Amino acid sequence: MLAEGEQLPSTAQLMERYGVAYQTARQAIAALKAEGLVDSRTGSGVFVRRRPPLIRLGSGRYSRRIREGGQAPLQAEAETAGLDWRQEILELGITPAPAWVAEWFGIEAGADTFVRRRRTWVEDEPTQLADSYYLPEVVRGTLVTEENTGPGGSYARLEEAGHHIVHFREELEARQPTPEEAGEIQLPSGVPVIELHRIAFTANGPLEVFRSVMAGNRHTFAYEFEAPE
Amino acid sequence: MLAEGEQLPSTAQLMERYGVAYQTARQAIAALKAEGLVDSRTGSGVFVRRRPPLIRLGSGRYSRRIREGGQAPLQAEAETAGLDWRQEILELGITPAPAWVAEWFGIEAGADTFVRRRRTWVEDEPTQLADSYYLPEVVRGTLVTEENTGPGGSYARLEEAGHHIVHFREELEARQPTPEEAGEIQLPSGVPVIELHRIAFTANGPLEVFRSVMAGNRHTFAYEFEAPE
DNA sequence: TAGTGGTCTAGACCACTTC
DNA sequence: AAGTGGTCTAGACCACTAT
Repeated sequence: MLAEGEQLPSTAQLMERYGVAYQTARQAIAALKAEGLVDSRTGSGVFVRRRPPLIRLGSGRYSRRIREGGQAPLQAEAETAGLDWRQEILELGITPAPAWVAEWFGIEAGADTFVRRRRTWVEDEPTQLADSYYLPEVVRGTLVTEENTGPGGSYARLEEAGHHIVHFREELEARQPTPEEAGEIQLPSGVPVIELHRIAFTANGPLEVFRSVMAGNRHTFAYEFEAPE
Repeated sequence: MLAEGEQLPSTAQLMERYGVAYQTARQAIAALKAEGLVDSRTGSGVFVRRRPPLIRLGSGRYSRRIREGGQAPLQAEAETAGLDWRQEILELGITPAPAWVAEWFGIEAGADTFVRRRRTWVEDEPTQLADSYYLPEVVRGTLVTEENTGPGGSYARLEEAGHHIVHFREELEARQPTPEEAGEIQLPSGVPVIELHRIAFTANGPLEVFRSVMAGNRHTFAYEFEAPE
């Protein structure tokens, strides 16, 4: 049994020890990589993967109290876990609505929406891609259209503008990353992604339509709810 | 672009068409398998994977109305999606409590618990492993200790016995399957699993501690909740 | 410079499927 | 019997890392 971070025997050593060919030894290591148990660093070796610290995403992150305390939802969860946190803006502006976004807003696919696309870094490693869509007239003239949305994040600004959020809906699924995603959030092999869709509702309907793709080995989700009738 | 179910060129054809060696052609196919896009059938070929029908797990599945209608939680969701459904009992009896189960019940790790371990089949394919733990004195003498728990499932029997469920807690994470899991629920390559932990609470504390591992390509999770204060 | 993982070629044999 | 994917051997070359 090897401990976290320990180095595995090199392929040359495996060949000699077990009397197998190079590709056979490599294949054994490939199986461990696919399971997400080891990482390989070219020129240096194969190592038992360290478990990264987990961010636990509970519905409490959307609490008004937390916004008013000046924390954005994800920021609150990262700081609870004692982790560094920052966001990088990838896109900010008017864009044609994807079909599923248009459906929630009750507009036509391709109609104008305002999008905030960003990448989240935790402990200086990229862990999440997050896209928020809004109706353009809702965010016009607010800090939601700026790089820095100010304390409490976009939800704080939207509530200040009179949009009172009453309800959330989240939908999750797990899958393998596309090669693009694997590059954008630097996913090692054997790590699935979780795709999260969220809609934030006011009494009048959807206010924000949100999609996020995050590293599966860094996030857990927690929900508490009363027994439904 | 190939449609669902279509066959890819054979490795021999790829070798000829692109002038590459056998292992190189195989490696290209292996990349598609790791992404979960294709399935290979030995002796027959490599095919674009069909997307299996999705089961959408919402918190409504725990509703008392559904239990009283005679459906167990998962049964309700499967039948909503119009899918066949059955369960196979893997283990039923007293077993030492794993540490995390013991912690919820406030007992010592290794103390007696009653476990129901089962495998769920949807459309005649295994899709989920589910383990429910109970305190032995809670389930003694009820149908929860039998293979067939009757209409509405275990929760229905527990409520009849006077245990009123008031609250649920669910926690999810995504990861690669272990080789054992991949065999037990026949996971094709490139499909992650979702591990779900659930605790069902009465006013007196945890009633059931539950762990499930399910195929990531067959399940989505949906949660609705009011904006927390 | 020596050792590491990553990629590739060339060819053998096996088990399985399809006809 | 012919074609398929799966496994394995043997050996070459490359880029990168450590010393």
